[in-house]
Amino acid sequence: MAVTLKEVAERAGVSRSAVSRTFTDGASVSAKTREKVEKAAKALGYKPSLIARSLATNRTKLIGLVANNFQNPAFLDVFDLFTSELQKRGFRPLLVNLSGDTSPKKFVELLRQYSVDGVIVATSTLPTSFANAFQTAGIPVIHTFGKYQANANVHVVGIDNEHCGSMAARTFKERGYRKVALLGGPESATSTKDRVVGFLRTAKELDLDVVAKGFAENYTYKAGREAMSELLADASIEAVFCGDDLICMGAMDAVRAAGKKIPEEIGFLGFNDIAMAGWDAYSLTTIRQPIRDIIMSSVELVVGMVENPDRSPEIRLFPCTIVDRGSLKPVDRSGN
Amino acid sequence: MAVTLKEVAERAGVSRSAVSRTFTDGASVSAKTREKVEKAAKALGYKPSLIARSLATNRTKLIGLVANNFQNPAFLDVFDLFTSELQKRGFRPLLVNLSGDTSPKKFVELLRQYSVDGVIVATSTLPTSFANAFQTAGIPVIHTFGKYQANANVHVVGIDNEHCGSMAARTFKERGYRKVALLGGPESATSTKDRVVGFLRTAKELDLDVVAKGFAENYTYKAGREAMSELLADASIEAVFCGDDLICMGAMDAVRAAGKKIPEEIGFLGFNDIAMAGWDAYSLTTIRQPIRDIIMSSVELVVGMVENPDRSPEIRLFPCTIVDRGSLKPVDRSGN
DNA sequence: AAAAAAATTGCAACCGGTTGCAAAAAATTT
DNA sequence: AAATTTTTTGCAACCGGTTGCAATTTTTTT
Repeated sequence: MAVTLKEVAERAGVSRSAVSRTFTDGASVSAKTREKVEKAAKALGYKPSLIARSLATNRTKLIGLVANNFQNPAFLDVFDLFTSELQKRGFRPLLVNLSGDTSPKKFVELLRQYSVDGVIVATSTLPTSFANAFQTAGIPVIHTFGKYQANANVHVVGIDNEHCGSMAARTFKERGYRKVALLGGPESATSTKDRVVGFLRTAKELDLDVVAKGFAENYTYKAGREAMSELLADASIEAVFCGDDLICMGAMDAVRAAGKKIPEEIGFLGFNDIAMAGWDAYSLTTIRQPIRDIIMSSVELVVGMVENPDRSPEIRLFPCTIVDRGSLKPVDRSGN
Repeated sequence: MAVTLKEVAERAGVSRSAVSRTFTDGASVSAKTREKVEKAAKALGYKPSLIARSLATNRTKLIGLVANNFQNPAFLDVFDLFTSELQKRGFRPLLVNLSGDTSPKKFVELLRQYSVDGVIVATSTLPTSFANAFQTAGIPVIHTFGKYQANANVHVVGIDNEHCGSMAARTFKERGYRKVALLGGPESATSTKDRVVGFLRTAKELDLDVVAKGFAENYTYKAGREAMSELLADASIEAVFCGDDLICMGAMDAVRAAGKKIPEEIGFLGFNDIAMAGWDAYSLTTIRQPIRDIIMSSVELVVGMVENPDRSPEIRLFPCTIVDRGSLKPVDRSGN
């Protein structure tokens, strides 16, 4: 069906190696030969088969993108950036949907079979061991949105979740909230755990009163709404730190349905800064995770690892920032 | 590095063919040989290389997923379903991001080089010619969300956009709206064009007055908000049919900002039924596109084509339904 | 113009599987 | 038990490229 190297070689009157070399950069071919080959190739419409090349070179230019959160709008950016950035560099993303199944074994095997050049595990909820399994199997891996660990043996690109939790507490303090609550994502998610730790620690330091703690079942509007309804039993809550914007929006609607005003009667602080956070109906003040930076950096890193597989594991943490909209009172200047 | 067929063969004391055959279903191997091979394979941790297999069989089990709308939440479902359905059937999605570049040539070449077994072009905005280019190049292709054409030479799975436009007009009539407006997506999108045709035709038949027509620059909240602000110059608009939920939500907020009540003073009808349409703050009445059915069907069809490449082109159209929430007045029973 | 150095070329083996074919082994029929 | 049929097996060629090496050609140096 497709035109092969051999046919081009015959037409150009050169050896197969010559053809191969004109299509491999860095290889030694004279201008004359190159020209002959290129002419023949163009005439026949030849393009080298990446499959055959992969077999010979043991490089596929395929990067596995493993994710388990296909329903969060935050991932739209992730998919968009990952694909376009990889594309720019001549790599291609092979998508793997991890819904539910969190045992790495099956997926390590799968990606090995496809001989991907590297893997990006994009999830904040799985433990470090997941990404580690790829490392152990000899597959270059980046844990994007992963947990920061001092003794990491795997590349991590993301944020400092504990610090973000802390930031949330400080923000509440600044705005004059005293009785605060926490509405996290699923309690098993590592990112949630870390944020809770940071939040509680700093809340204590700043003398905030954490009057309620809840965890949404998953990262959805609905789960947020439900979890907040329960939390509302405690009428003293002045502000809520949510582990995700989606959850937060659900929570806000639960509160509004109960007839309370945001931010006067109850304030909200979200996490992620998805597009909807900027919509008028929510105007959510939230902690922005710099997804673009994180993805660009991850792609750069994974491509770098393909070239040099034993780079020592790097931690790349990006700062989060508060995006101030309308769901929290302004900073309290009363000196309180 | 990785264990190869040869090593397994040696360990099991059989020929390479025997090993290959135990890993190819339908091949002839005796129980005894199979057992020996499986034992050796397990001991060595052998998994056949899909790259090598692809080269030999000329099948890759890779399906290209070409999309140009990575920022619309409707695509979260698309990605989720595509990946999980393909995965279930032992295929894998190779993602291609088409942002901006709409000339098929480059992408046809790309996917040919990767020898994908088939391609799903998931876009409602590109003309039929795009998907056709793959067909011409001999790559099995499905145009998902594509335009229905009687003389199609490419498989199409989607909805009847013209009919949906018509449905919108009928809905307005039923609810007692007379002076209606249209707020489409980009005017160049084929889906928009079709919906406009259907909407205008039926509006005329039903004696509705189409008092304004606008087109958002792209499928975003912001573009919807801006386009609606302009439309608002015409104060007589009673209801707006939007070409996309995102655009619609932007439009609703423009209207609210102008101090008008929804649905009493102005009604909205969206398109797609993304998750956010169900959020309290919008409670959008919208035309639901059965994305799940469309994707499942597309995957089934593309996998079918891999097995039998010259199935004749099929059109699969799914019905859209009105999801009634709070952005339109209830059906007018006054007999008007 | 001859000698030395550098660049280009083709040969042939290899990457890790599959598969048609003929020989060998096992199962069935007579 | 011999003859026939069916099943299993290994050989060897092939899929479409890459690459080390030695031979050849070109360029540079003397």
